[in-house]
Formats: sequence, C-alpha cells, structure tokens
Amino acid sequence: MRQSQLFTKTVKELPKDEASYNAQALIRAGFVDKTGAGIYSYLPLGKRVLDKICQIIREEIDNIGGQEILMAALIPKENWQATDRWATFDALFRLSGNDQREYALGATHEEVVTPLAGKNIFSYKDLPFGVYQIQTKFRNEKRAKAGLLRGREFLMKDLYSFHVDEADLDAYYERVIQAYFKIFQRLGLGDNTYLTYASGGSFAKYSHEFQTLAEEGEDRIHVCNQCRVAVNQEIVAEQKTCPLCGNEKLAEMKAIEVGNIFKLGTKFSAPFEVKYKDAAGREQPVIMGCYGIGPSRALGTIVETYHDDRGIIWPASVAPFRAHLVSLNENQTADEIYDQLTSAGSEVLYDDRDLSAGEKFADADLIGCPYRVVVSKKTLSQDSVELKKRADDKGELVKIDALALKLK
RNA sequence: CGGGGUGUGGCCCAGUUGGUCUAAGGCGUCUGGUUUGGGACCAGAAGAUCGUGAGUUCAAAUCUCACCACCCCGACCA
Repeated sequence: MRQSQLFTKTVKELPKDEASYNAQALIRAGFVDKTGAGIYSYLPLGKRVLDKICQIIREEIDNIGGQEILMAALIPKENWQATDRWATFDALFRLSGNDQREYALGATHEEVVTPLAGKNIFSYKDLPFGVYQIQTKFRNEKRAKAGLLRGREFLMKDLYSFHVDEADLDAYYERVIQAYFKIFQRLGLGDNTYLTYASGGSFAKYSHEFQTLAEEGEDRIHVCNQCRVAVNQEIVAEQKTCPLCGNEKLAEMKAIEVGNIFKLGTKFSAPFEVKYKDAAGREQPVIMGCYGIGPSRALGTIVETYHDDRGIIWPASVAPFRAHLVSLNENQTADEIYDQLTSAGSEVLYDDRDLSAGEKFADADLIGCPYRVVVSKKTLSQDSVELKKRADDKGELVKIDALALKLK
C-alpha cells in the first residue's frame, strides 16, 4: 500500500485522554480511532492486524474441529430470562424495539448457542462437536479502561463444545488448551503467557485463564516458574501452591487475561433442556464447555508487550505489513522495487510521500513493521537498499536483486 | 456506582484572585522559497459557538448551579 494513499495520519503528540501505552501508540500511529470510552474503530492498519490475529485463531480452532458460525448479536429477552441472566447480568446492554419487545446486545452467547445446538442434538451419535464465532461483544462495563484491554465493545472468539459426558469434555478441554497455547505462540505471546487457575468454574473446581505477563495488566497472578502455570490471586486463599507440582514459592506478577476457558457442565443445557438419547435409549443431559479469546484485547496485549520508546514492534505473524519501504527522494527506483516486492507476494507499506527523512523514519518506527527498506541516493550508488529490522539498531545494505528473497 | 481530575482552532496546550482576551504558543494544514539519512528552515495565510445550558455582573474562557464527555484510583468484571 502506498502511504500517500493511506487516509489516516500519524500524530506526534500523545492523546490527552489515553493513559495506556497500547491506546496511545495505536492512536498516534493510526491503527485505531477512539469513538467513545471503551469504544474503538479499526482503521486500515489496525484492521489488517486484527484480521491476522483472527486468522491465526481461526486456523487453530479449525484444527481441533471447530465449526465457524456467526450468531445473532441482537438477542431477545426471552433467551436471557431462560437462564435468569436478564435480571442478573449487570453488564448487559438492554434495549427495546417496537411494541416494547426487549433485547440485549450479545455480551456472551450461551443463550443463543445452547438452544441452537439443542435443535441439532438428538442422539449420542450427534456428539461431540464444537462451534465458534468471531464477533463483536457488548458489555456495559462500569468503567472501561486501558485502551483495548477493557472495552465496552470488543471482538471475541467464543467456542462452545457439547459432549455426552464429563470425560469427553475433559479430553476436549485439554485439546483446547493445547490449541490456545499454539495460538498465543503464533501471536508472539507464547513466552510470557501462563495457564492460570481461576475461579468461575460452575461445574469444575476451577476455570482456567491464559494470562500474559504485563505491567498494564489488571490481574494479579502467582506464577510457578517450574511448571509455567499460575494461580489467579482471586483463588490464592484456597490454592496457595502450584496445583501441578506443589511448589510453595509462587511469584506474584501482573498480567492481562487473554483467554478464559470454562467447564459449564449442564448449567446452560439444563434450562434449555438440551438432551440426547444414549445407547440404551435413555435421555441424558448434554455436557458443555466454553472457551474465549479476545482478538482485540490480544492486539492491545501485543502492543503492550512489543514496543520501545519510538513505537510498536510487531511480531511478523501479525504485522500490518511485512516491510516498510521508505523512499528518500528516489521514488522512481522505489516504485520499481515496490512493484517487484508486491508482485513477489510481500506485504509492503510504501512511504512514497514527499517528506523529510526524519519524519519518514519516525513514522516507520511508530508503525512498527518488522522490516524497514530504505531507498536513497546513498544506497542506490551501490545498487542496494538498506534493510533494517525494526527491533535492530543497524541495518545492512542489500542488493536490489536479492531483496525479495531476503524478505521472504 | 463511590472518590479524584480534566474539558480552550484538526492535535498538544497557555491563560482561570472577572476588565486591551477582539484568546497566546507549538504541531498540523494552505501559498511561495530554501532544504533532503532522524519529526529541517524562512516568509505569508487560513482556522476558535473557550464542553453544553442557565445564572451573577457594567463586564465571564475566568465566578455560581445543573448537565454532558473523557481520564485516573477503587468497587464490579457471566
């Protein structure tokens, strides 16, 4: 993409109404625009990153047999009344349409997916299966905070699984844990993301969270450095040691909850009377699990994790573009290089604007593509461009012919 | 929801014991020129219901009240 065509602009000054790094950087660099407290719009650069995050999640959930759907976001009151959450779910955005019909905007989707699954489950032969969606969720947070980390509107991948019994749920649950680790690995968050024991299991003793260590995090977890698992502070009174090895010396850290998985049991299948016939012809309740990851929160977490004082440093897997091609008054040659790279399949942001070198470099650092390619009089005198990794201080001269291969 | 804070051209802000404020500066934008490897320089120009509404006063960006928006701390977070 030619940067001269990009309708968003970068700004020098920090936004006055954002305190978190992720929001400051993403707004300055033009990835997102703030629409209201906890409400953000995704701009071309941000949309590209968000799509890449979603695609990674999609691939790994598909790998464990997840079937992607898209459920209604406008959910009738009756669905919520079935589980009593119309009255008890504080963060629900409630609204009314014509004829006093009332709805809630989807804050979570058990109330939709459970009756939906029930229409398709008759026999034990129909189980197990998992369905998921990637959709905007709405939660009326009392206090939105920390940029993308806690919004009133945010993207969520929610997977729901259906089983004949607990043992089958347990096996599936383990597969999801492995899929989640792969996802966070691919997102660049693998090294500091911990499987964390937490409260909230209505069925099992604990639920599990995936917590990424970060100063901006609002959770406190107690990390076992031997097992790479952690215990959320909220249950540390009842679980003082590592649940796996018994280690008593857990290290307290701040972390961002990037994923959360629950064994639901019959909590939702019961009120919606979702049952199946077993081999003996007896009716049995369906056992459920649910598994969430917030792609928009993951995006914010990546920015919190990967940056320096000049801007964002995207992991290659989610970078908006692989390379930032910077022309210093050499657009004629840079145009050719741009065409060459894009036709070779490289994703390139091409700074073809008529600006000073300093401004272009500052923008490249702020936007944070993994590679920077500079075309200047200096480099062209050697039939070369300068190739520099965003994370490195110094680059190297690379012959123009060899560039496409280097960027692969 | 409790506590604290902020609101002034597109952005960041000065001004707030009422009175040359007919609102200063920086960034950005526009015009012309000089520059061209780290947000360069010169000259000129445009751009403001001072969050909204009421009130006090001869006089309000400045004082009073109400409301709105945003930020921070806390509570809350299926």
